Parts: sequence; C-alpha cells; structure tokens
Amino acid sequence: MIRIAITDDHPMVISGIKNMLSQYEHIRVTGEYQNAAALMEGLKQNAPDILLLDIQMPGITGDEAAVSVTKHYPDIRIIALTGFDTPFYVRSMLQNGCKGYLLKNTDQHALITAIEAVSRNEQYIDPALKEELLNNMLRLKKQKSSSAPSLTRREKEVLKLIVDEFTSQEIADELFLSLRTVEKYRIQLLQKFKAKNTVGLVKMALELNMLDSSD
Amino acid sequence: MIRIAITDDHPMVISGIKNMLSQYEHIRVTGEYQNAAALMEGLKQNAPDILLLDIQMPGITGDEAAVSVTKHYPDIRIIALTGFDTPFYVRSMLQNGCKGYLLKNTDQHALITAIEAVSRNEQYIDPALKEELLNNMLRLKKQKSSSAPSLTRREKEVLKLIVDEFTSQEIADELFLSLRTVEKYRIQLLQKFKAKNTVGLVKMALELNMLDSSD
DNA sequence: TGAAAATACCGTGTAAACACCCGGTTTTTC
DNA sequence: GAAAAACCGGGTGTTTACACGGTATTTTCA
Repeated sequence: MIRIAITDDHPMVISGIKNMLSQYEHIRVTGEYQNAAALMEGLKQNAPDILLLDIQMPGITGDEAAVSVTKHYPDIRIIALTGFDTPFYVRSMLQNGCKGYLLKNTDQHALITAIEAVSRNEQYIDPALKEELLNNMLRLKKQKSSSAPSLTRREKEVLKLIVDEFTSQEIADELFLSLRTVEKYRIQLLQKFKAKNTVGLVKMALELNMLDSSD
Repeated sequence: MIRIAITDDHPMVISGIKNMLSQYEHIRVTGEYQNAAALMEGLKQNAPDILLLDIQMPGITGDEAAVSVTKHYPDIRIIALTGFDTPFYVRSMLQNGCKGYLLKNTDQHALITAIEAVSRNEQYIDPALKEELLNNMLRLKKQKSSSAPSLTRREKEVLKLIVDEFTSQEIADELFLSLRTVEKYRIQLLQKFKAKNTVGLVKMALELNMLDSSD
C-alpha cells in the first residue's frame, strides 16, 4: 500500500491525478493541498509515503518547499510536477531531495511507473525531460564557448594554476618565471575576460570550460 | 554522395567500419589513417565530408586532433569514436567541433543513422552515451552537495557577493556592516570550505550550487 | 620579410586579502 | 534557563593582488 499526498494550486490537476490513480488498489491518496502552508499542516497529521509536489506555487518556490519537507520528513519521497518550460529548476529540485520528476501532461502509465519506481527508492525522470536537460546542457556550453577569448599558451597555463588556487609566487616557481611576469599575465587575463578580479576570472574559466587538456 | 575518412589506430576497427558501409552506394570511404600525422597529410590531398575519429590514439588526444582538423577544415564534420569508458571526454569533444559521438561497439544501423544525421548538419549522440552523461551529471552533483558545509545566513550572503566579484569593502557597504566583520566572515568561509583562498571558495560555491534562492 | 603577437622582465605604488589576537550582544537550541 | 551558535566590531600586521609605467627578444603568419 502506497500512500500519496498531492500539492498543487490547481484543483483540476489534483482531480486529474486522483482520477488516474483511482483504479489502483495499492495506491491511496491520503492528502490534497493547494498551497505550501496547508501541506506542512497536513503532514503533521498524516505523513504519506510519496508527495507529488508542484514546483510552481504562489508564495513559495518548489525547491524551498522540497527542502522544508525533506528536512522535517526525510522518509517522504518527493516527485516534482511541472510544465515543460522549466528545465532550469530540475537540477536544483533533484539536489533538494526529489526522487522523481514528472511533466504535468504525463499520461497515466508514466505516472504509475514513476510512483512505483520512487516507492522502490529509485529515481524517475520523465524521458522527454531527460532529453531536454541534456540538450540544454550541451547547447548552453557551446554557446558560451563561442564567446570565449582566445588565450595564448602561457596565459592558459597561468590560468589553470590560478584556478588551482596557486598564488602568483607559486605559479612563478612552478613555471620558472619571475613574479612580475606572472603578475603581468594575470592582468592580461583580467583584461581579456573583462573580469574585475580573480573571482571573475575563475568563474569565466569554469563556465567556458577553458581548462581542458586541449592545446 | 557522402565521402568519409576514418582515423583509428586499430586496423580492425577501420576494416569493420568499411565493411558496415560497403553496401551503401551513397557512402564512400575516401581515406583511412592510423594516426594523426597521416590524417593531416591525407586531408591535404583529399578532404572528406565526414571524419570518423578515434579519440584514443597514440601521441595525440582526440580533442587536440579535433581542434586541429576543424581549424584547417571547418567544413569537415567529425564523428567521435570511443569506448564506453570515457564519458569524461564527451563534453570536451563536442565543444571542440564534433557533431556526433558513437561508441565503438555500435551496430550498423546506428552508424548509418549517425552519418546521415551529421551529413544533414544535425547532432548525433549515441543514446546509451546520452543516458550515461545525464546520470553522471546528476550523480556527481548530488554526491558533492552532500559534502557541503552548512552556512549561516550571513555567511551565505557574503559568499554570494564574493562570487559576484564584490570586494570586502563593497560587501560591507552593501550589507551595512563594517569591513572587519566582512573580513571575519571571509575567513570563516575559508575555514569551513577548507579553501586556500577566494578562488577555492568560489569554485566550491559554484560546484556545490550553494547560491540558489533557497534560504 | 616585416609587422604583429607572444614571451619575459623590471620599478613603484595602492588596494585588497589573509591571519592572528581581542571584546561584546543577540538569537537559537536543547 | 543555560549553553551554543550566530551576530557585530576592533587592533595589528604580512602577504597577495592589482595598476601603471617601461625595455627587449623570439615566434608567428600573412
């Protein structure tokens, strides 16, 4: 017997999910909430095994709600519900303790599959969303790397060591250069990246993936 | 008519690919090379439309070769070939101009699909590899976030501003604190993250995704 | 082959970061 | 209601980063 709570600010969604689940005898909906406050109240009385949680609710964002729930009820497994237009939140949600991720336009089969997978403590992510996530990741990186300034061999070497938390003196020792020379490269890097300080440099270097072995 | 060149240090692989492609009349193998030097020589004489490129070759790494080829021959579309054990390189390869990514144990159908997709200038990544990539990404992040130190409200605020390239004085002005107080938080952060300097701090903060809106 | 870029070095100076020390109040937590 | 943690501030000093100036040799590439 799997007990399920649903939280969504649209009553129609709740109704739809209940209808989809109604024919399964081993699944019972034990709570319905239309906002985060009602959810937290309800959990005190009756904690479910699985929580279907909308990530777009008025007042509180999904990841905040997820963090709050997992903190107080670590045994509740959360399946995030969302529209197709929010791949941005997915990673954050999964890191905040969600075991599953479903699209709202999912069909009955996927819903049951997700619930049963998560109740076995497995992860379930909607296949369409998986695809979207991966493409997002790759596309994002490629766009960014196109705007990366071109660095010389020495600049790259120095940058790598900066990212590895070397000081200028340590870099000088490592590359057999004078301190001044290294400091000059630092400033050149700052200018090329239009960064204000080393922090900006490191962020750019990491985002643009400029630290690979390639040339 | 699609012209294809193959570069792999294992003659058997080259032979296998040629055999798989032999029955397709619109595909012709126009070059076979067993190392990067031979490849670069061959391209001068006879540039193909598509290059099947092994990423594990003696002397030169795949991404170096890919960069070199795309630089001199931007019209050649590269499909990277690899074993299953190198998800690490995939992202780097795709950023270095590869349009496709195939596993060496791929079957004939996938090979043709990839070649035709890439010749239409689309991207093709082996489905199994896609799955692996995504899991790697998620798993990596989750492991890391479990080892994240817990920060207080102020520490998080200061950390965010540090990552935004604020100096201590600017942070003090922003949060209406004294310079000394901010410097103290900086040192606390360094200790909590076991970082050597601000660079380490920023790297950890970015990797651990500690800059979300959540509390 | 000649201009441009990359490499390497130096002088001088200010601003920022880092590292210790110390004191106190307020809020959280058990 | 006591203990712990978070909060806020200060003193003093060293190290590092950043900024501006300069010269000279080598490499790269059109």
